[in-house]
Amino acid sequence: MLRTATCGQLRADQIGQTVTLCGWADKYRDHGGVVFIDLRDRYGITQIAFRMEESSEIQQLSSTIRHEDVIQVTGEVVSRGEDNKNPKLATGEIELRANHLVVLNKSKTPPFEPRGESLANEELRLQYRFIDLRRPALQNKMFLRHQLTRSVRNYFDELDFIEIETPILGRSSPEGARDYLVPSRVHEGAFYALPQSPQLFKQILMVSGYDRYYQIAKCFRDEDLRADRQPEFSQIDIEMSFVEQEDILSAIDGLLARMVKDVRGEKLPTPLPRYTHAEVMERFGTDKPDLRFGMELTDISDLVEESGFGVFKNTVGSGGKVRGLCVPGGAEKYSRRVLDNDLKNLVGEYGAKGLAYFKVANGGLDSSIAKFFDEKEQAAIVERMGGNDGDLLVFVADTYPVTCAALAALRNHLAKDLELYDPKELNCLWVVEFPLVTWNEDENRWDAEHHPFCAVHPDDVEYFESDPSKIRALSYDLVCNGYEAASGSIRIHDPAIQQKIFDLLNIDAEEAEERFGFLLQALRYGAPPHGGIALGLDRWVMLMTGTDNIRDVIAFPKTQKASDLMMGAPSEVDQRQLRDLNIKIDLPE
RNA sequence: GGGGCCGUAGCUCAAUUGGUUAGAGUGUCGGACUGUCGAUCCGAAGGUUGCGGGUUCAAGUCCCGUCGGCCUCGCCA
Repeated sequence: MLRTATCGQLRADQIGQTVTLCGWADKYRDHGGVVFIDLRDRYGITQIAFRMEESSEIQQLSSTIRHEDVIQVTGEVVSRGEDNKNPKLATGEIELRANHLVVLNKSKTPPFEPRGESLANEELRLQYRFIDLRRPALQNKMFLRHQLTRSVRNYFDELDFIEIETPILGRSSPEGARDYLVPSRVHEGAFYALPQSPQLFKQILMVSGYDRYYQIAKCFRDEDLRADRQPEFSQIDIEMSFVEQEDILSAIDGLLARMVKDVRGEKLPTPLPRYTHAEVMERFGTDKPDLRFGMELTDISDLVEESGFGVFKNTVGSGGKVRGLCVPGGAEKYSRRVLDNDLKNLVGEYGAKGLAYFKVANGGLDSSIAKFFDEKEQAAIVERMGGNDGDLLVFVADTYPVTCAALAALRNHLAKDLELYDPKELNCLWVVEFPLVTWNEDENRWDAEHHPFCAVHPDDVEYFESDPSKIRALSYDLVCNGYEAASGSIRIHDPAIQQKIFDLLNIDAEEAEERFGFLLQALRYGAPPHGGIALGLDRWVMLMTGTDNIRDVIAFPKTQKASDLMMGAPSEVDQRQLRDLNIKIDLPE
């Protein structure tokens, strides 16, 4: 070993010992006769003192050290004394008095330094990711990610699960997300697809008798990115046989409690609360509500359907809804300018044509449109909304789905702006009883809400003919702080029900065989009842570290346009490689 | 595919209504200094204002296009 200790470990107990440290020069302070270097590794920072009176040769060499040089230093651990100790450092009571210095690797002047308050812009940090990853903040996140996966593996190991790897090179399926394709050299003109998830493999593993499976699986989806979405991401993937929904939910309750205990040292109360899909849509307007704060959606359609305000009246008259939020103390906080521009534009992104608002004053409404409502109507609205003087009432009048989407986004925006929650809190819940299918207006057909192998609520089989939108699925999402943090379902193991689903989704037998034949085949050879779930690992690390940027929790992430700025991927390739694959590039004009 | 924000020294930023030689801090280089920990002091170098075009007597600033980064709608069974 080139070192006998790390830069984070020395304390007053080690005073008098001779140790050797290796690390990066974080900072240097050259006083002429004495040079101080803060030496950094991932364990911490230790101050090294190079003193002329010890050795003028070493003192001179030390004065050439610059930011990010990698050095090896040997010396005696000495007390800094009361006057010179540094309470900001864990090692601040001591320093290393160097008598030996080796420059292991001189660094070019770095384009930015992995310290300091103001970060370089993200583009540069991604290009020099190897420097950015030296930042303690990022190193802490990488370590937490490691702790999290270790906790997951320990938990499942103790419950007799086995981890099984599934292929990366698979078969393309046209439904779902866009596939990443890999051309085959051996099979001319044919392509593999990278997995969007190990979904079909894990069901087949159940058929094969591996009744408790898990995997930390890489998944790939060629769709546009978001702050919480990368083209390549990780799932904690789970499948179990001979289970019902209840068993999956309680197994995951246990996993989360274990994760939170191992990683944060906190107790997560379980079982987690459960809400139906219909309930969260009504109360929060979204299937992934953030329950760290209240400010629920309230429907006032019945109060305003006869009002003098045409927008409200006509919307309700044509089957729409008028729903709103009561923003505590919002009357002062939000000016007309902000309401008429910023917030109106925000709801506009979700299809809302406008944003109506009132300030609550003296038990009534104060607004340019208040005159359209008589005293009784005003009092009823204030009472229904739970408004007090000084509150702001905001309303969207539109179709039910638009009021949901617009108000859910507005609710999140306002809560963040008003700091209605503690950003460190973890608030988790289950959302159950999702609809099995949703009507696709554009394609004029029913689409699976989860996937075509999702089991049906036994009470709802009768709706297949009468009203498929009423069929509830045995599917469930885990929601945490407004993120979809896990999603799963009980699967169909009954060929008759499976056929009903295919019929409903308009997938004929030939097409089904073509697309999922291998799974259907497997299900005919003794498939146990089974179900599972997958947790978004990256999102869990985000939640646990309190970041809202997924790139912070992935060592080598991609940009919004799916590029790797460090290695320069994707890139063009040799003509010879293309010839091997029989590929001709034909770019549009 | 649509909408929005951003791009000025190695880095973080400034630059009045479009107006003279584009500034500051930090880093870098040189010098001084034996107890600093955001060291200090003296000096120096460092710019295709992302790129291309246009308007104008005059463009970092206005307009169009383009490249890149970020956020977002659609998309993500």
